Amino acid sequence: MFVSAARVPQPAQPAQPAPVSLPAQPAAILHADLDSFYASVEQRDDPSLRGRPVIVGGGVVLAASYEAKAYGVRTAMGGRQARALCPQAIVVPPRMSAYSSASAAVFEVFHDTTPVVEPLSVDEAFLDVSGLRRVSGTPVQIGARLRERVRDEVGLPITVGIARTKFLAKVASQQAKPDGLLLVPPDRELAFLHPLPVRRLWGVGAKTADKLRVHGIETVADVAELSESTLGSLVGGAMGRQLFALSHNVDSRRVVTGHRRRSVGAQRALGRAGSTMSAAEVDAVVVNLIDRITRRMRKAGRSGRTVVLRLRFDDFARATRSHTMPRATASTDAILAAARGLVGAASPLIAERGLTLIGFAVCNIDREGAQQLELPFGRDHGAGDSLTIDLAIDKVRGRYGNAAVTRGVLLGRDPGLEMPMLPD
DNA sequence: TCTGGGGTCCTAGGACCC
DNA sequence: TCTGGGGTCCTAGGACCC
Repeated sequence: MFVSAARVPQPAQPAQPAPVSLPAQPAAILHADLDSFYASVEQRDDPSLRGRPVIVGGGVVLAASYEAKAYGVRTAMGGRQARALCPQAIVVPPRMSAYSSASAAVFEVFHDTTPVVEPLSVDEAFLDVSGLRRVSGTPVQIGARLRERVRDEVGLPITVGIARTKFLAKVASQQAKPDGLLLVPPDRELAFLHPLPVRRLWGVGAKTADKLRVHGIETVADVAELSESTLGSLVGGAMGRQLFALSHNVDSRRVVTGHRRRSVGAQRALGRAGSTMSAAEVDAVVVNLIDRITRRMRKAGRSGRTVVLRLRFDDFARATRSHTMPRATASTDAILAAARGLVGAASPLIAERGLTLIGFAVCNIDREGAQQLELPFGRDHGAGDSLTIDLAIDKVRGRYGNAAVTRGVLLGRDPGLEMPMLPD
């Protein structure tokens, strides 16, 4: 056993204190993650679905209940394959508005728990509960109470991982799913981390795992035996630095509030029908997508400068084309004109390769009156502007050489170089 | 088994300016 | 006329995440 606490199966009772003593009261971070979120909402709202395999989505599995997962059904799996694996599954169409309100209710509980909440998606967040010990009890008590409240007040199961760092908290919640709670005590961190498969490291997906496996690297312990430069030569500089740091349990990222969205997008899959669409039919889809995007932008009070066209062809290969406008806008007319220009320029490509998906994203986003981000050199940079931040990171690289820059945070050897995340 | 929709970050190269 | 380096901005693609 690596972890001495506290997989709480059905925690209707007050949780026990953590079985560790924390002399210096290290940081305590919770990673809270709703289980099979969409499917759980469906089971909550329709009692006849409880205890049965439920699949949300038609062509593609958007979510599967644990009863369906037991048959091998996975998120993002094709609907046909899912039905073959689990013929008795009940397939229900998604109800996005129900999921939005469920998410809002859960985040209310989060914010009631601690002011320091960092959302990762609709169903997942980090919570910093350091310093709440006197008011709210140990991290394990806080996590158990949070689970209880989400179950009682929203009616959904949620898993909580607790650790000193974000990365370990997230891994802990993955290990504890479904409907569990797991603490990684500070003195057991490496013992917990090193036996895990490389896929558990943040940023390691199928491709990177393949690259590593070719070299016999299968576990986090295997990664930790390599030098930073060796890792960099295998998977690229930034990824190499990240893997080096995580495998040695170095993760100084703080839980930050007020992330701002850096792009707004919409897309539509057309299937095989896309290849037979006329230019006018494609244009109608373009108008619809841009209208959706610009509405959302205006509602959020955001504007953007760069319009990206996303295409997927008959063979499922993808391509992007982009255009940067002189100034940021949320105007449907201006963004639609840019979008049509991109589609026009790509029309030979579309005619040649066939079209199965079309989408747009508006990025390079800024907002009137947005706070300026002070970077550790000359100029001010607009907040929430991905290209600006990328360019700023260019400059940091220029100045500090090989300092690691990841997600806007300098993870270099000098902790004094840390750069703030985007302000709200 | 034919694959949705919404995002984030990193890499690399070209054009241009001083 | 040729050469170079550094900096800035833009474009395209790849990988990953939920």
